Amino acid sequence: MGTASKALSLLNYFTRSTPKIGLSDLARHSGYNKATVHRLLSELARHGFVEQIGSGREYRLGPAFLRLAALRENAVPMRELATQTLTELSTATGETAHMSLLNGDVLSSFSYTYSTAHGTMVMMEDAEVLDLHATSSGLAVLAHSSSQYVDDILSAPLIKRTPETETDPDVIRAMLPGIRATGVAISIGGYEQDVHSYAVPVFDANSACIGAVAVATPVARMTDILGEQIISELTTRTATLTRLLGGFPPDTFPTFLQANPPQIGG
Amino acid sequence: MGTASKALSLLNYFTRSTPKIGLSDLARHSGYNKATVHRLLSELARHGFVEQIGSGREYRLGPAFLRLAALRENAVPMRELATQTLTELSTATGETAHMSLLNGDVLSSFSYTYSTAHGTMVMMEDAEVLDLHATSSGLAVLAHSSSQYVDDILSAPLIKRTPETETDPDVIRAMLPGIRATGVAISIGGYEQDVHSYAVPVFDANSACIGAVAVATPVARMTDILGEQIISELTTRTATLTRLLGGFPPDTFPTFLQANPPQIGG
DNA sequence: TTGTAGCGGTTCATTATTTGAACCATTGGT
DNA sequence: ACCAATGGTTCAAATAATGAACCGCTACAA
Repeated sequence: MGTASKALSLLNYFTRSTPKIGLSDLARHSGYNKATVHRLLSELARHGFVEQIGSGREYRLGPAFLRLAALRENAVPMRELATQTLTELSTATGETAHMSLLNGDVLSSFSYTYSTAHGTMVMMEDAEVLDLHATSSGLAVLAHSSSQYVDDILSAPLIKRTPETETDPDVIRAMLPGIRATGVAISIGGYEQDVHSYAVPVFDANSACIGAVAVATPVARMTDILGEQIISELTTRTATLTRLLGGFPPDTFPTFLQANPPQIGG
Repeated sequence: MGTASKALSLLNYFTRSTPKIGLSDLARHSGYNKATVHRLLSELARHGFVEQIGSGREYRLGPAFLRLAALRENAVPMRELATQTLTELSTATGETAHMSLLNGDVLSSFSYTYSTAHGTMVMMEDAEVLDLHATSSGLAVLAHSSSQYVDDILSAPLIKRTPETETDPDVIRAMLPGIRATGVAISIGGYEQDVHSYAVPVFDANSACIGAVAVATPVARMTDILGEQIISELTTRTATLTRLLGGFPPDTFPTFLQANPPQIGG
């Protein structure tokens, strides 16, 4: 692994629940030498990617991300388009809709919308990291990724989030062709108990899978009829979103789920 | 310079006006070998910090920044506090207020608010990079930075933005003690013609200067009375903002401009 | 008070990675 | 058909990263 990758991978240890990390802690978790981590953190700090809190205390993410996120959003106004689609989706289904994006090996929550139709609702967290093996979004992504990538992910230890979480790599691998064929991934209580969710993939201009859109409901509310309605709304609206983002489904993606292409000629 | 720093410095070439850059272009601008740039970009891409547009085409900033910016804002809700102060400031002065933050060597626009008091107004751009030598904010930051840092900045070529831009390092260096003494930096048409601005520094918990708050007016509207009013509002409100952000002015900062400390004891 | 275990940070000989000139294969313009 | 770009690759030589052991410091406990 290159040195730059090591530095960047340190950033993955900062999460919503662990916003501040000490040098020794980070060395322990990452497995790198303390001196190495210190040097990498110093370089990250020089560019504003991390900053130290007191004098000689813990580190946290720096202000540079605000600047670069603004530039990214200026170049690719994804959030705007995504949120619009999600709003329609949660309104139409009466349930929570969310979109996740793949950042390297990490799938994270990007945007979500709630419906006011019911008293109970599946709640989401901003920038939350979603397990690829334990969420419907993760499975949708895996089903449309290279077998090389799938191997990488499934060869790492798979966390058992709930008693229902499937952690056997072979069982998960066996699920993927079915997901590819139907275009829809399902997870029932695999990530959080009592949460049922359907997810479909989103593709970029190279037909690479860049994330997923999902609708999540409390398991108690799920019925065959609701499920069919959700799948219908989810597949058509997400196909449109993919096109709005400038993406194209790959040839392997079920054609009956693709958005109508603009008529050329005619 | 470390390898990680080289990778991170590549990100600085992506701007609002140059959101997409090719491999050779980036190699030329950065001065690194094309093979080096290619390897660094590949590592950045692996983590979602950049992405390629077509197949074998230009690069742009990746989606990872959206995730990390959300985590940063969650850990340090700066934007919220800053925008509140800026709103008060532009309301009180009837002019444009803005805050900039230092990301390594780069000072960039972070947040800004307009007033509706006049028909003409100084406009700002999100995430715009501000020259340290040619803006009031930049001078305020330089005046409260280490002489080592000032030397680094002033030894690089200084761009002449307007006929009024001062580009002589010695002249700029000579301005800094005065800015330190008064606590306020001024720029008249040095960055954009017909723009007059006052700026004061913002400090972090280590009393390091992390950016500046400024009020910008069309030169035609500036008077002694307006100037005094702006300086008064700017200094008191920014001192309060520094404290809200958990920062402290250094001992060298004029005490008459500091926010009242909370009374300890009795 | 003293002892100890942790912290962030530093050193420097050893080691592994980065580097870059020259090289492809493609693309776009003349 | 040509030329001059482009993005991408190779491999010996040069350089930077590494990590065990070491500081000085703080916090807590005996």
